[in-house]
Amino acid sequence: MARKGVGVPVRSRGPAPSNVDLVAEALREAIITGRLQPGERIKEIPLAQQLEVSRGPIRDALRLLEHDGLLEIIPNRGAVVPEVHPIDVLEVYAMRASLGSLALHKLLLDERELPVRTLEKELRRFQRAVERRHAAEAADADLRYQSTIVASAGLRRVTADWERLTWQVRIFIATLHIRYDDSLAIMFEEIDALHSAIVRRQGADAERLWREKFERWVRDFVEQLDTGFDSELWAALTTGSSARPA
Amino acid sequence: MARKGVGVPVRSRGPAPSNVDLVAEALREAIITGRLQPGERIKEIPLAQQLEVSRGPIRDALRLLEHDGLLEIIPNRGAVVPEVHPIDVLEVYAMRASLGSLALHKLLLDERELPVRTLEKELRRFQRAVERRHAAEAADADLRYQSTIVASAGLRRVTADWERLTWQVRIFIATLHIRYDDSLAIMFEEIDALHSAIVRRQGADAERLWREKFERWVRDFVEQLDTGFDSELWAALTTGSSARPA
DNA sequence: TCGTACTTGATTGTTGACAATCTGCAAAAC
DNA sequence: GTTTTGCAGATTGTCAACAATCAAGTACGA
Repeated sequence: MARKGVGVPVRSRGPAPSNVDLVAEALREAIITGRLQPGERIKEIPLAQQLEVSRGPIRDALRLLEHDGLLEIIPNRGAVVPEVHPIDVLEVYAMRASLGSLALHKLLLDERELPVRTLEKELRRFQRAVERRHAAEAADADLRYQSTIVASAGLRRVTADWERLTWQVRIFIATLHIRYDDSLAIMFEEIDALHSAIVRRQGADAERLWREKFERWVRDFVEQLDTGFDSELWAALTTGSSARPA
Repeated sequence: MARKGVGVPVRSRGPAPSNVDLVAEALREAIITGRLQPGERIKEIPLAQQLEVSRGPIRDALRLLEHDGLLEIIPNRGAVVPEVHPIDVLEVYAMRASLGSLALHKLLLDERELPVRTLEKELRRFQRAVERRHAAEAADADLRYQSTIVASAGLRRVTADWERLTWQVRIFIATLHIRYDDSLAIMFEEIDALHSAIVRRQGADAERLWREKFERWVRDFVEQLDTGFDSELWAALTTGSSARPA
C-alpha cells in the first residue's frame, strides 16, 4: 500500500507521517517560499479539496502552524499569514541571541560530545554558498548550524522555542527580500570564528561571537526596512540578558 | 439564551468563550490543582461525555494544552500529563531568568509607563499571603507580579513564551509538593527589593535581583527533589546568558 | 517453558453533514 | 445625505458515524 500520492522515496525512519503532517509541511513550504503572502487568507474548504483531505486535518495543521508563528488564527475568521514589522525582527533576534547563548553555554560546560561532523558539514555548505553568491542557501546553512548547536545542548523547551523562532526567521527571509550579498564574506568569517571557538570549547569567546553575529544579522535586516535601525532599542534588547553588576 | 451550564456571572468583555476554551480551562484547572496526576492518560470520549461536547473541541483543546506544555500527545495513543524531572525545573527557571531579564531590560530602558498600580497590588497580595503563611497564594502573587512585568515590555513572543513557562511552574507547584514556608519571609524581601529597583528604574540592580530571585527559587525546588541541587549545572544555565567578555 | 503470530478490544484519526457566526451589501428610515 | 436595519452569502465551529491503528491477551508451535 503506497503512501498517499507522495512521489518521493519514503524514509523508513519513524512512523508514517500523518495527514496533519503532510498538510502542515505543504503550508510551511508555501509560506516560507513566499507563495502565500502576508495578509493572505487561507480558507479551509478550498485547501482541503486541493490537498484531498477533509477539513479535520486541515484545522489541526492550521493550529499547529499558528503555534509556530507561521499563521494567525482569528475566531470565526480563519487563518491569515501574519504581517512582519521591524519590531518583530528585533524581538526574534533578541530572543535568539538570548536563548541561543543559554544553550551554547550549557553545551560547552557539559561534558557532552560536540556534533562536530554535522557542524562542519553545514559550515562547508555555507562556504560553497558564499563562493556561488547564493545568499538563500547561505542563510539556510547558517540556520541549520545554529539549530544543531541548540539541539545538542539537550534542553527540550529551549530547542522547541528555538525551532519556532527559526520559522519566524524563514518568514523574514521570504517576505522582506533582504539583500545581504555584500555581507556574505563577512558572515562566513563570523561563523568560522564562532566555530573555532566552539570546537576549542572557548565558552566566553563563543558567546561573544554568537551575540555579535546576531547583532550583524539584525542590522542587515532592519537597515533595509522603512524605519531604519534603532540601535538603542537593539542595545536594550541584547544587553538586557547580559547585565554586568553595577 | 444562557451560556452553556456555566453558573458564574458572564463577563461582557470580548466574545463568548468557545467550547474549546471551556474544555481547555477545565483541563488546565484539573492539571494545576493536581487532580490529574502526571502519567495519567486522558481519553477523548469519556471527557467529551463528561463535559457534554463532542470530540472535536476536545481534540482542539488537547492540542492547545500540548502547546502550553501541560499535556503530551503521542500519535495514536492520546494525551498524558507529563512527568516532571529535576532537569525540567532547571530548564524552565533558566529560561525564565533569561527571557525575563530581556523583558525587564526593555521595559526599564523604554519610556513606557510602568504598571505600578498592578505591581503593587500583587506585592500586597504577596505580603498578606506571607502573614498568613499561605505559600500557594504567595507563589501565585509572585507569578502574577512577574507576568505583569513581562507583559508590560510589549514583546509579543517573549510574553507568549513566558506564559507557557508560567504553566510549567504551576505544574511544578502542583506535582512536586514543595514546602517553602521557611523561605516565605526571605522571598518577600527579595521581591520587595526588586520592586524598589524597578519603580526607581535602576535597571542593573533590578536585573541582578531578578536573577538572584530565580536562583533562590530553583534552589528551593531542586533541593527537595531526589537528585539534589546541581549548582554547577545551574551556574551553566544562568550565567550562560550573562557572559562577560574574557 | 519460551517465543512468536494471531486475534480482539479499545482508542485515536478521518470524514461529510449540519449549525452558528460573521462580513458585506442593499434598502429603508431619519 | 447619513445612519440603521435586515438579508444573503460565505466561512468557521460542532457533531456523530466510520476507518485505521495500536496494545494487550491468547493460542499455537518449537
